[in-house]
This record gives sequence, C-alpha cells and structure tokens, in this order.
Amino acid sequence: MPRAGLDPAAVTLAAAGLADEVGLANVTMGALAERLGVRAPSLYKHIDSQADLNRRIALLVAEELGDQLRSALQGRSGRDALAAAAHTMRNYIIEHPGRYAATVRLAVTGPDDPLAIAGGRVLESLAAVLIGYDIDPADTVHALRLLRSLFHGFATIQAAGGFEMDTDVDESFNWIVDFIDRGLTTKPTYGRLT
Amino acid sequence: MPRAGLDPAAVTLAAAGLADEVGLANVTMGALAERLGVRAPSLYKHIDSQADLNRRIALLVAEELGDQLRSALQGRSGRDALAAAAHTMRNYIIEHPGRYAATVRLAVTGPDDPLAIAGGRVLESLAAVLIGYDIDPADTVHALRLLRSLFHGFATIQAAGGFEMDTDVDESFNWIVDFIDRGLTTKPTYGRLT
DNA sequence: AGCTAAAAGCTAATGGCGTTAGCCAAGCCT
DNA sequence: AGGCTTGGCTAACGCCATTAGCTTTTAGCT
Repeated sequence: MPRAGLDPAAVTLAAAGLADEVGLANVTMGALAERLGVRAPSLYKHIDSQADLNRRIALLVAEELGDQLRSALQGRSGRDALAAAAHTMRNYIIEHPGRYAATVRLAVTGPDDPLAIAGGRVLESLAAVLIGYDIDPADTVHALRLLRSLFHGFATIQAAGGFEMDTDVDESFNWIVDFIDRGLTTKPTYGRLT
Repeated sequence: MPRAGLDPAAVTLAAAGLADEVGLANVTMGALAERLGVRAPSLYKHIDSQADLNRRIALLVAEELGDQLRSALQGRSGRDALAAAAHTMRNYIIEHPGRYAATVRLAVTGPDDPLAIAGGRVLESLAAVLIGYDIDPADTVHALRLLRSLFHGFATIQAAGGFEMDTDVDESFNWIVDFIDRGLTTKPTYGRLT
C-alpha cells in the first residue's frame, strides 16, 4: 500500500471537482475516496467530517471567486466594472455549480473565521464596483446587498434550471445589468421615501 | 393499533412544518413518523419516497405563496404592488425557511406537472406587478427574472444568516424596493443597448 | 347486518453511508 | 539503524431510506 500523498487541500479540491460533476449531494465519502484512489475512512486523516469538508469547499469557492473578481475588475470602473463583476460571478457559478452549492446555508463561527474573511474579500470586490458610481456612503451597504442578492439569486435559479427556456437567459442577464447600471447612475435624486 | 387518519396532504403538511422547525435536511422519515404518531415505514402508504415528499412540499409552497401573493396584490398597482409582492415573498420565506428550501434544485417533469402549473401562477402574480409600470412587452420576461432572482436571492441569503448585522436588513430591503421601483418607472428611455 | 377487499398500520430485514476503533506499513529524523 | 509520526487499511456500529410480508381496521356492497 503505497502512500497517496494527500493533504486537506487536495481532498478539498477533488471534492469540489466531484461536486461540479455529480452534484454536491452525491459527493459521498466513498465516491470521493475512490476518485482519490483510497478507502473512505482514510479521508478522515485529512478532514474532520463531511461538514468540515463542506466548509472547506465553501472557503475554496470564496477564495477562487475573490481572485477572479479582483482580476476582472482591474482597471475597470462604472458600468464596465459592474458588467465584469456580474459576468465573472455568473460564469463561475455556471462552471462550478456543485462547489458553489456548498456556500449556501452556512453559518460563520466568528469574525476570525477564515470563511468570514474570504467572504469579506468577495464583498470588498463588489464594493469596489460601486465606487465608480458616486453613491451616498450610507447607501453603499444597501447597494451591496442588492448586487449580492441579485447575482446569487439569478445564478442559483439558473443553475437549478429554474428559468423557462423560451427566452434567452443571457439576454435577460444583460438586460438586468443595464437596468442596475441605469439605476445606480441616476440614483442621487432621492432621499428616504419609505 | 388504531388508525391515524393520515393522507398525503397531512403528511406533506407535517413535513413542511417539521422542515421549518429543524431544517429540511433534518426531516428524516423517522422524525416525521414520530411527529405523526406512526412508524417510519407506514409513511410509504401515503408518499412514494423522500424525493416525492420533497416534491409535494415544493408544490405546497408554490400554492401557499401563490395564494398569499394574489391576496396581497388585490387592488394594488405600481409601487404599491411591488412593495406588497416583495414583502409577501420575503415574509413567507423568513417564516417558512425549511419548506421553501424544498423548492430549490428541482426539475419539472413536463408542462402538465402540477409543480410547473403552481409555479406558473406565482410568476403570473409577479407579472401582474409589472403591469402597473408600462413596460415594453418584450422586456417583461427580463423584468420578471430580475424580480424573481432578487427576491429569491435576498431571502435565501437572509434566511441563511448571510448578512452582517451592522446595518438593518429591513432598511436595505426597503431601499432595494425603492431602487427597483425607480428603475421600472424611468425605464422607457432606452432601446436595446447590448 | 354481515362479508369482503382495499387500505393503513406494524415488524423484520436489507443496503448504503458516515464515522470510529484499532492495526500496520512508510518514511522522516537523528 | 531504529523509532516515532503519519497515512493508509479492515472491521464494526448506528442511522437512514426503503422493501417485503403480515395483520387489522374500515368502508362499501349486498
């Protein structure tokens, strides 16, 4: 029995890949072990539990998404940056639906949780998009939540096949990006109406 | 052994309630059976499988949400209708996070699938909101997808505790509703840019 | 009212999965 | 070389979904 040279990162990466292929729910310890040329119990030498594995996948996603967003936003601002961020997030989720699913329903344990930190970096990138649209600082949080909710919702619905196919989803996505851009641009003309 | 007087609807309702309390993932056949005063295998006299149960819960959600939306939208239009729809969906998801989770990752089998029909009625209600904002019919699908993605994304993130608590979530939600209302109102001034 | 047959419950059993315990080999550190 | 840590293995347990096959209730028919 030669050694397989595994470590937590390798196991996490393999699990993420498997999740993208067969869906997160089908990432069983047995299937993952088989893919790594190992028996299931051996995995516990590298991860604590399946919940721990999910957590690590989510962390991986936050890091990957954060990196891609930072790259895509280099030198862009305003509408350009918005479109780049939107497409980056959407492409990532479409290419990696399985691992992305690991980020849903996940509670951070505390402020020094690596997951909270990596997640914060993703949010920073989205916040950078907003800098290009001069927005009242008091409203930045709201706009950020708008972007996050919208991207997350759109991508998860599409990943689940929730849109009817009659009308092109890409077209809708571009329309939505336009819509948001227009709203953020013409925004300053208001003041707490509710 | 007296009979428990169960039927598929009662089982589905109990499962939905249990899901809201302990999370959909913890709705085990054993736990559900116990709540109904019955042994686990007896449930199979009413439902085909756990997948079938999930499907039935999702159908229940579509019906409940559809009903609530139709009620809330009675006699409202424009911004009023938008706000009513938004709050109705959000309140429902926050009150029933467990059963709502059953609607995610779910493929409809065909156009006569009851789930497709009930889901269609929910979308009709959202479409009714848009009537108040005269929108180019060609853009209705896009606006519909915007609303759906946004509400779904916001509610699921909040249900998962994904927002930091520093700033009030209700305030953000109202800000977002305002934002969308403004965008839909001032919309007609454009023409296919992408 | 009595009979029958479907429906609804039960126990027992199977197979899969996550996880733990305990054992053995591999390979680094001196 | 020799020992200790590390990473692998097998065996075993418990939980869960599901199936098989039995028994009892109950509704419907005559």
